[in-house]
Amino acid sequence: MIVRQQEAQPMKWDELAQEPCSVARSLAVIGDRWTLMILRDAFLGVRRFETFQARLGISRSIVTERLNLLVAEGVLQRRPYQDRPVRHEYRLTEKGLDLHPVIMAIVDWGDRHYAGEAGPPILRRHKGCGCDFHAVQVCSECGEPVTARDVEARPGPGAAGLRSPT
Amino acid sequence: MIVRQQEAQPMKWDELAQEPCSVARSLAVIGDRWTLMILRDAFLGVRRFETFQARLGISRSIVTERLNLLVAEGVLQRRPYQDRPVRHEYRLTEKGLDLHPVIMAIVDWGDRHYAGEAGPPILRRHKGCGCDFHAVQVCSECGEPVTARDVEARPGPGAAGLRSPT
DNA sequence: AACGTGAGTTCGGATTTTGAACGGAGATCG
DNA sequence: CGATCTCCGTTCAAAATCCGAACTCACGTT
Repeated sequence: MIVRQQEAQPMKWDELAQEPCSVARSLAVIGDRWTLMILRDAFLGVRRFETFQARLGISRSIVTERLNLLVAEGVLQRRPYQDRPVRHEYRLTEKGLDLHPVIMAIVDWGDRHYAGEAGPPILRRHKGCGCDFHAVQVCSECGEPVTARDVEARPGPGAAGLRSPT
Repeated sequence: MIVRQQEAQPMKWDELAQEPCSVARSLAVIGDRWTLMILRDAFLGVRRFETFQARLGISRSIVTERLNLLVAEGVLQRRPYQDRPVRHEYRLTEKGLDLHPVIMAIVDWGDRHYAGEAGPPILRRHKGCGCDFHAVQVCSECGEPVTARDVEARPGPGAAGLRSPT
């Protein structure tokens, strides 16, 4: 793959990825200020460099860097959508699509706490049932909704060197 | 008059909060590199300045800044847990607890794509049913699991000035 | 008195981000 | 044919942020 990255970048993030914590490891990839915004747009169907850049209004170099990182991590796939002038588009891979719950959870929190009087800026319809909906998180085992208070965490098998929270 | 052609304004972080987008508005609060790590710890029961700082290993000033922001946004509540040397603790508010799905979605993605052979670093038990579980996102209306492909987005009531994705 | 602790604050240097300009390959216009 | 336009980047200096380390303060402990 060899995505020319500035490897001389001892970014704190490298260490994040080593942490025995799924949050840390995920954030090493998507925890950037703009990366989640890019993903938001990707889930809305944006595919082109120019569109990402124009919609976010950020520096082109940042867009380049973030897209490259996401491609390197297998979240986006870069592929030509035309030759002649060869142009590429950035599409979500399966791994990228798996991030949908993250975006939806963020959307839901924003809708709940920051939507103005008018209501949420975007409505989402579930094709399955045809209704406008919001995301609800449930337990994979019993199907009941899960809140923070319903959860008990403890070290798991991959917990080498995990620091106790207390 | 609908003239909303992006004047390519820089969109600083503070301006993010003004965007007609729940993702942007949420990220203006929690979209920072370390803020989500702080929240992760908060959900694991961390309450004290020193503990956050030690676990994250980041600059004290950053911890101060992030905690203050989260308090200002009503995600954390700062309150004394002793006088004499007056000491404070930071606790999740209801609004903060509402972020649980965000953390869980991130955990889930990390568990799925970055857990090593050993398995996830942390296991979570659902007190309701007693099982180890992972978070699943379902439609609030029909209760069926939702994936990215099942969703159709369109402008909602609070969509003033929303840029079309295309 | 000497030392330890929790919770910050300050400060100078290291990173990041940004705006603006530049490049290049093909397409389109006149 | 030359000029201009589009898309997708890259480069570079300046500005904004971030960071580590040291410092402060107000207690407690020995």
